[in-house]
Amino acid sequence: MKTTAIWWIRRDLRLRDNPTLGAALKHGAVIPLFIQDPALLRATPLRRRNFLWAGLRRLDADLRARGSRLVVRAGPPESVLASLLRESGTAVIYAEEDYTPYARRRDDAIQRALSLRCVQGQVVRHPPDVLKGDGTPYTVFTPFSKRWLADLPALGARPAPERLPPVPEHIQPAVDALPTADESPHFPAGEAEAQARQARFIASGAIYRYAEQRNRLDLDGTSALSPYMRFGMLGARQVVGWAMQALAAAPDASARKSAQTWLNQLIWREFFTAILYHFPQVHERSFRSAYERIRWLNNEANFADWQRGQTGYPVVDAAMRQLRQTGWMHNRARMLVASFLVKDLLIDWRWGEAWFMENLLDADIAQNNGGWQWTAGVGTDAAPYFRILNPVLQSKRFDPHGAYIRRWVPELAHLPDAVIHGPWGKNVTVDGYPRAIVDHKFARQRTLDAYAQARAGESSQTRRRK
DNA sequence: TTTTGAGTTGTTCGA
DNA sequence: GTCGAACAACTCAAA
Repeated sequence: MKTTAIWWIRRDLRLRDNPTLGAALKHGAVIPLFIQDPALLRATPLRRRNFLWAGLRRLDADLRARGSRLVVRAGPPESVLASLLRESGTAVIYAEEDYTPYARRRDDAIQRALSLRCVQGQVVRHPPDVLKGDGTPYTVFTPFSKRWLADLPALGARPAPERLPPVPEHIQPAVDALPTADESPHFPAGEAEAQARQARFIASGAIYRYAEQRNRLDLDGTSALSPYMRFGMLGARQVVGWAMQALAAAPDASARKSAQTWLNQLIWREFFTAILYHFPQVHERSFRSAYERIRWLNNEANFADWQRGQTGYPVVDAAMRQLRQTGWMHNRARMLVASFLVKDLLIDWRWGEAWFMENLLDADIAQNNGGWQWTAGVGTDAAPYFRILNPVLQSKRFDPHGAYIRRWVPELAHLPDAVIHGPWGKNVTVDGYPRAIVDHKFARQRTLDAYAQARAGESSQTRRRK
């Protein structure tokens, strides 16, 4: 018998590679629904809302081209779903499984009242399916990735459905109910754009140069797919499938290494999703509890300088301005500015984490938290505490001609390559550009001491307990 | 249970 | 200028 199902869209704004839509379609008729959840939108900054609205309009166009359309409602999800179930004579809701703490609380509550079926699809491997031999979760990346690869299920293609069943006329409102979106020129939203970018990354050979070029701030060596994966405009299964194909087709050892490195990044995404799933407390606290004792400086003026890109370290300022202007930052730059905030300014990594959440189009709690804890050296399988990036050395190595700095810090554009990385003594001054707010060598030692003190505090406490 | 090998992305210093 | 060691043990994961 033909029945109707609701496809509740949250972070899966796509028709290809969408197992949730596939499951809903088995019922016959499908109502694609997006809910403007006030609790969630309060925590979503304008830039990310705009990306979402634009993505939903594109999804609506794709649905209409196939005979369906998007329904948009606002309110607490449980009551919106309950009333739509009544209006449409529908019994069942399908949604892609979402692993953030808020999403899990929300979905658990709804499942107690309504028939909500969560379909796994945000990551390739459902976190509880990748465990150690003793049934506990991995906390180290390399063994996790080995297990993840060892019993990886087949990644067959899931094309977009060619036709979709119509949505009954009386189910309203349509997508016009959304606010109008001021779209980013850097990241146009939507599945078609995401597909085009992914195809370009593979076809241009960038994936085969990735191991070297991904670190270069002045080149487009990364795929820049993160905003699209964040909102599911691109499915993780499909991306991993492409990475595996590229790996199999690699022409030589260097290309193979690059494709493997890129695949590893995708596995890191799954690893950090699993870490947040199994250890939700990392949202608030360092995974390594000793480092909860670090005595942060938390100087607010320094923090403001970092946010605005006014630290006097050109590469740090370039990256922070790129973030504010585009909603995205190069991966190497993220490490660099995170290391600078935590280890040069000795500011709590959570301050930086929050600023990234406010500004990144791709902001994802699991990835952002994992990245910050990794760089701060306080997380699972984190960077060793003594790895403190030198912002000048990093700048020279990964932006050798200063092109990245010149692009985002125009007041330095006239400086010659030899001095653009700064910081400078009395011999160079630039109008409107600050002097370095901290001396790296001094700051490095200060951080080594602070971390050592935190560890010493922990071990003496352990001794007292014994 | 014990043992063994290993762990994303660096920097600094001194020989 | 180049190169290797130190940084600090620790904890994980699997045999």
